[in-house]
Amino acid sequence: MTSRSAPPARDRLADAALSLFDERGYDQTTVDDIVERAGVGRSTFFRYYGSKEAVVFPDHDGLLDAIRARLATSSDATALVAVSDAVRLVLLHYLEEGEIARRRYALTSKVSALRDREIASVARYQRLFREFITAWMGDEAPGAALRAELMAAAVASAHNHVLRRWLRGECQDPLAELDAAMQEVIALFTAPAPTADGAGTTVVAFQSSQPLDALLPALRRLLAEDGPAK
Amino acid sequence: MTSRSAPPARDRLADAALSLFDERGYDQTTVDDIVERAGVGRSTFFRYYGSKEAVVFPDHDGLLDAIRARLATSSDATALVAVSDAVRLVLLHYLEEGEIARRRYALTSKVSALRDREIASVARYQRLFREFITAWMGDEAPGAALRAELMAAAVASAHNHVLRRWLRGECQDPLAELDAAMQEVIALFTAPAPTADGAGTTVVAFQSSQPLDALLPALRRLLAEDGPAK
DNA sequence: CATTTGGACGGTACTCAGTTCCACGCCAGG
DNA sequence: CCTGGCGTGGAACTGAGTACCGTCCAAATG
Repeated sequence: MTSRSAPPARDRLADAALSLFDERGYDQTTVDDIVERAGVGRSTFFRYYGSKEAVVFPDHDGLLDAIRARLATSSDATALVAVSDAVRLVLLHYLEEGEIARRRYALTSKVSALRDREIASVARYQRLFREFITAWMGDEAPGAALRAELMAAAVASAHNHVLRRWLRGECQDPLAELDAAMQEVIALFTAPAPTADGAGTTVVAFQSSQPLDALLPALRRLLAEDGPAK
Repeated sequence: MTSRSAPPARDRLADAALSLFDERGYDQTTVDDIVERAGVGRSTFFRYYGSKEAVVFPDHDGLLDAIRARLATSSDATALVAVSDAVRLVLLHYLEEGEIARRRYALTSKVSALRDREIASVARYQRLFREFITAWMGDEAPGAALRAELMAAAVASAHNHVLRRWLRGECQDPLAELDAAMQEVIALFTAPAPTADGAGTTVVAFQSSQPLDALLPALRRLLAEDGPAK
């Protein structure tokens, strides 16, 4: 209505909000300020964004659904690998946002309310991971639930670590770093196969007539499978 | 003023709030309702509790300080052990609260705003752990930061796992379970000795003319030493 | 005893986020 | 022409949180 060639009201609201947050800070910006700059009515703001915070975090819910879908159709050998793969979706989403993601990071670094909200979002991913892993390995053994919890936390943390490095510009190839980090996470949980009594460490020794190089691919495959490791 | 033998206003407010939350639910209870039942003025409520949510989470800040102090004076062999020890303070705090902690758990399970706030609190503990671990092992090697992140997340998750089990009454000796969980966490990170270059999982393949049985004793001796394994 | 001072409390008025409801304009298709 | 959706604007309301001030009480001080 106000100007007919302008981009859709939703985008104007986001632009107005982010620029005002940059100029005056988040707390010093009221919703009235935002709608005034965007040239729309106050109702319109809350129609598009459920809250003032939601302008900053537009689509966590959609991403959560995408991950759920990915996990549902995933046919990976182990739950941890499937989750490590699914979490790439999250990183990819941020990478596609590009500069927007960095502006948001600058905001969340300053405003604790926004930081808390982002942490809550991450916790939802982590919860989804945990539920998936728990479902994957029935809750047979005691300690399975704890293990699932640890795995989900590790995947989420490793992702956040790489994401923050990229957001701070300390990282040239975030996807490669994510893969490396996930390798480390998987190695964490596949290596020692902790026995019930605690001090773990299963060792498999074997003899082969083939050179080391010929054995490596098979070794990798074995390590990736791991499984119950009773 | 209203009644002179009553317990201090702060406690009356907490009681009134929690009972009203139980009766009508959190969202359906206004601060006016609370102060009316407590028989105090509205200003008094916000004097004691900075927000409506804060009635439910009284002393996370104090606990955070206690942990900081504990970590500062800790002279443990490794950072992970020190953190695993410090996190006992958190669990002990909840255990001392007893029934109050369970009422809070029932609330946070229903009200997402409260759940989010609790998650944010936990994230602060985790951040403190991460900073401590990072400081302990200088940031020499690349991958050290990730490792610190994973350790902190593992400790926090293991604690939360045990805490939730106790809150749900699935647990008779929570401190013992916490110790066991921390053992598992420590085992996770001490076993495989990840190499400096990132991709973890060192595999040693060798060929020997001797039968497997002859090699086992030597293998055991090697594994018992383990140590740095650079 | 009178006065002062400081702290705890109550009350009022305000800002702002978020909700609800309604009214208006615009653009189909009948 | 009008009719029924649909996006929008606007007004009024609730409730959390803040700022400020007045009051009461009690202990300290003369």
